[in-house]
Amino acid sequence: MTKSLKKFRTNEHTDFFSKVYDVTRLIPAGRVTSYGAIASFIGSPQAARTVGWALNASHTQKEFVPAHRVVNRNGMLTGKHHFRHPSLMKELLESEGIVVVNDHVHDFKKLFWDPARELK
DNA sequence: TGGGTGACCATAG
DNA sequence: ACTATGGCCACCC
Repeated sequence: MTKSLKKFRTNEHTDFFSKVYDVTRLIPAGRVTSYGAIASFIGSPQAARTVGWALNASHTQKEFVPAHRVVNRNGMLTGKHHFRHPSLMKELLESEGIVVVNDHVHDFKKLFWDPARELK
């Protein structure tokens, strides 16, 4: 068995993955943040793509990870195709009071939750 | 061992 | 206002 497969099976992730999950769990319902903001906060400002990779695997976690609250820097729901159903991300956001128009978070600037500013 | 890929992003031209 | 590029980190051949 490869090392990576073992990690996957045992839910033991790298520091990077764990930090992504930790920060994502702190996003309040009804608010959103971006891949880059999470990457910056955990000390790897240019690893935004890897944040997406981590969220892609977040469903293997025992504790719920609200991955639907993470969008790209323009407020677009670029990750929607990675949910069980493509409309699920939008539905989850709307259930928290967020208005989604054309795969875009309405009032993104106001709803944006920056971990670097909100956590200290 | 090395190259390709990706739920990204800042920068340069 | 575009497009191109380089960087990051994990993963898969």
